[in-house]
Amino acid sequence: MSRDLPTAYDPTAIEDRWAEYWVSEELFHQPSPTTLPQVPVFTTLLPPPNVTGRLHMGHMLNQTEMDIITRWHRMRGSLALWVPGTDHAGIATQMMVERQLEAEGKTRQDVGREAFIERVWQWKKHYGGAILEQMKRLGTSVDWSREYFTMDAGLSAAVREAFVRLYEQGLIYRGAYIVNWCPRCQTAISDLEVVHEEQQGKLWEIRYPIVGESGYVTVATTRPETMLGDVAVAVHPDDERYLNVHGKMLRLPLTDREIPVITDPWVSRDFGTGAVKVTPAHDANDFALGQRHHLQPINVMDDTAHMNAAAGPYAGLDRFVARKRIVEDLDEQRLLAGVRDHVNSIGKCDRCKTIVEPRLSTQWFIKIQPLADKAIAAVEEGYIRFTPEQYAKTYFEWMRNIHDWCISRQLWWGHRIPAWHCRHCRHITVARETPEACEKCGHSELEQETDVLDTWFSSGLLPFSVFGWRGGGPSARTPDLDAFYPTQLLVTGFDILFFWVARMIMLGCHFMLDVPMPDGSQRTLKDAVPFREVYIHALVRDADRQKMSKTKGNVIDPIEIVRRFGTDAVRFTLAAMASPGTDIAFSEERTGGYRAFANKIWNAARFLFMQLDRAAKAGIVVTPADFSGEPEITADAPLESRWIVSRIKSTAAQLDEELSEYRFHEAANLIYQFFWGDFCDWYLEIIKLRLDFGSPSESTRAALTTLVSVFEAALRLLSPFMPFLTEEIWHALYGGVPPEKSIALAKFPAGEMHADDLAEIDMRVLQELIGTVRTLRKDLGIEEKVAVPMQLSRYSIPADCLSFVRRLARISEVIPVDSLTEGASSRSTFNFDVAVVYERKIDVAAERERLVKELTRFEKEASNAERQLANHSFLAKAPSTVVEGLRRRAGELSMLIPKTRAALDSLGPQK
RNA sequence: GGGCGGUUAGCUCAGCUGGUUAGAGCGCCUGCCUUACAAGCAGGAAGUCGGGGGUUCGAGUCCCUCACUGCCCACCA
Repeated sequence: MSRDLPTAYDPTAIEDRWAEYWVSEELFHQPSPTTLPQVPVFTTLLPPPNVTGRLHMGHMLNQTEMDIITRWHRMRGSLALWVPGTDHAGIATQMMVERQLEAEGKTRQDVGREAFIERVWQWKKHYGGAILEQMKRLGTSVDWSREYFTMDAGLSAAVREAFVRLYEQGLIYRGAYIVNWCPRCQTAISDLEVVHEEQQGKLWEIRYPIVGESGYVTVATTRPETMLGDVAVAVHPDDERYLNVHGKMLRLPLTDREIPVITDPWVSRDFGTGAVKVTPAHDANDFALGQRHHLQPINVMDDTAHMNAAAGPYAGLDRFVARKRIVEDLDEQRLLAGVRDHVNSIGKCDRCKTIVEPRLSTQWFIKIQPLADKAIAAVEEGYIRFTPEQYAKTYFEWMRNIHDWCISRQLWWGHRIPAWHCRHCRHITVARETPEACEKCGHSELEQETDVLDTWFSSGLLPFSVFGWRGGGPSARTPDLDAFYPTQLLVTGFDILFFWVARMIMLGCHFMLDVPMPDGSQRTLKDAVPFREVYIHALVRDADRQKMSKTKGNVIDPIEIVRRFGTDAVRFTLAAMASPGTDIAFSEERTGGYRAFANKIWNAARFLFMQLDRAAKAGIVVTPADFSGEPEITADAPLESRWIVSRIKSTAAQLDEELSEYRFHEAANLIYQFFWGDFCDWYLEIIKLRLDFGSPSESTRAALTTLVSVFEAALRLLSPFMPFLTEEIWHALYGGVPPEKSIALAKFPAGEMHADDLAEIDMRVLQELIGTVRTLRKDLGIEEKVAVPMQLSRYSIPADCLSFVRRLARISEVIPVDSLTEGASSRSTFNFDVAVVYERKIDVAAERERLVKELTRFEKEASNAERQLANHSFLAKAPSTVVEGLRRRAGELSMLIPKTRAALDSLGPQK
């Protein structure tokens, strides 16, 4: 570790090294406690990426935010545990391997279930979890020793247990209902996995002849092919148009079947023709209707959405081919009454975008209402807090209109449902372990259910299954559950609010309620929740606010961008733009700006190391004992030292506040302004003059100590945001032997508001003075190198600040005066009048324009203030701080206005 | 059909429970290679806070309304 740093910061040179170090040193490993932790515990779960996943910007945002929060908690003395893992991602992973097989000209059926699953495991071993390797590169401070996979033996046992318990509690049932069927994936999918798209479609009107008389009932449909499965036509009982056909039979066109006309108030009279075909096997409403009227459903399609034998002559045709043929045939028979354009919303499979077929199918469901009730209560009672708050509304909205959850999937990759069908009596035995015999008839010929569970079933259990939950009741307790459950925070995107967040809440509240508390007492809903807070982050879009998508080709690869700008810069960019509830328009320019910030920090370190070297040569040795810990300052220290210490303390305090509300952008801005604005632009410039190594004294030594200790604290402040850069410099600062193995294990600087208000006020006036003189010089066209004398009235510069004021404002000499010399180029503020002595004439026109503008602004403000201060309601109702503030400002204005006017007058009459 | 957001400087966005003079980055203009940093330093210009109405002592902030815009949810064929 050298203090001999190159001029420009090169992140690639150091990041890999530290990423590796953090992992190999197991810095963030948090073992299972043997006794309950005596410090605050901060637990969080990484939303498990799919094993098939590649890191995208959304992951990086999520991890940056989680990492900032976790590192911050850890540095503030919490026992911080962040658990990583991956999800087996049923459909997604199965598709990857199927595609691989396809390349070999095979299907999964060709290789068979067992061999296929073996193949998926092989795939997982080779390619899976690449995303976690990418994560390591980002410096995420997770506990790698706890990395899980949702198909691990332990987590699978938890899944089985959870399933069986729900079944025993009567909350899981199996039955034939309309489900969303993806003909390509050949599985049922849940409501959430269907994405609806508005599409321009058609509404066909078809005539169903009345049996035994002339005439028709005309029905309207968007899916004519399903008519082959019609079992009735329904009309509203009060619809006068159809009173005469109640109870009559209709001939179903293209078939030889006859179907009844039924009446049901559900039918809406003003849609289409007011008569609706009833197809219970292919439509959810029709299914309900069919049940009410005891109609036998007829399924006319197979698993691939081709027409089946029940479709007669159309058997074997794809559903859309069949649609076309049926419409043609109807037209030919003059049974097509009309075709209209119709916009309808069409459901597609979330995975493969195939149009979903609502289809009658036997599946497993969770009776969700009892779970949802608890989940609603948990949020209503405030046991779980959402940030931004508005997501609680979305959550309630969904939870209150919830439908039973179809949890079975006709896939091979996943947790196989622990149910066994008896070959003899058809009874289903649900059990934790493979049963020897049918629990009903005792026969031993059993066949395990072939369906697997929805991926989200297992991920919904994670907040407790990762901590060893393998069953309910008192025996469920584990040291990890005692110590780490409930977790504190979940950070995730709104896209999985229902898929995952809502399910975790439902399952957590359900399963953890009967697990006793660490002290053995009964757990209540408050502590059954899987997490206390949910932070929902925004979407990362491209610089033009477009959603990133492969088809648009505007996907920003985080690894690529990290390679170009450095991880710290990208992390900082994401943090600085992560305002809760607002999408992030990720731009490279912005990232470039924060790379510059990293470079700034780097160079500040270089400067500091140079000073330390010069000091050493002059015989001043500063050791870690002098600068580790919180920066301390004595009352007699020079202003800039007292000021910068006050600044860092209040920055730390504000940072704590912002981070506790997940206002990452405010936190990032605070630290940016502190480091660049306060520390570099002002403090370092001043310290250059303070450090006189020519004739070293105790004050030089004291100034140097403050410099180093503030810098050291600033590194700690920055480290949750920029872990690599700060780690590197921190180690260098300690000459390779830091007090902790990592800055991540050091203490976060203690915050304090108003640490030294006096110093801050004094400094502000000096900054104002220097700024005013700089502006004045510029307006007068004085070259930068030329030092000029300055007249100053109504203010005197503190003796020990004189030298830096002169240097920073390029003043050769400060001449205190009672009033400024007539005709001098001057400026006035509330605190002082200042003028520079310089022969060159001011640009009168420009100066006049500036003064007029300023005067107008002042006068307007003054009249507003005056009016307010004369207002009794204002004086009575406004808080005293506001009134006082306005009075002070009015006082300033009453001083500034005459001065500005005088300055304007001194320019002479306008030409 | 229901619900939730957004509209602030040329651009991208902050502005937290209403409170003194609305901020930042980038861009732009001017001047500087001042031995930490040109990925830098100093200075500057630039906003009727989408339109209209209301509440209030006080509104970018709260309410109503209009316009434009984005997202989520949904079993009307």
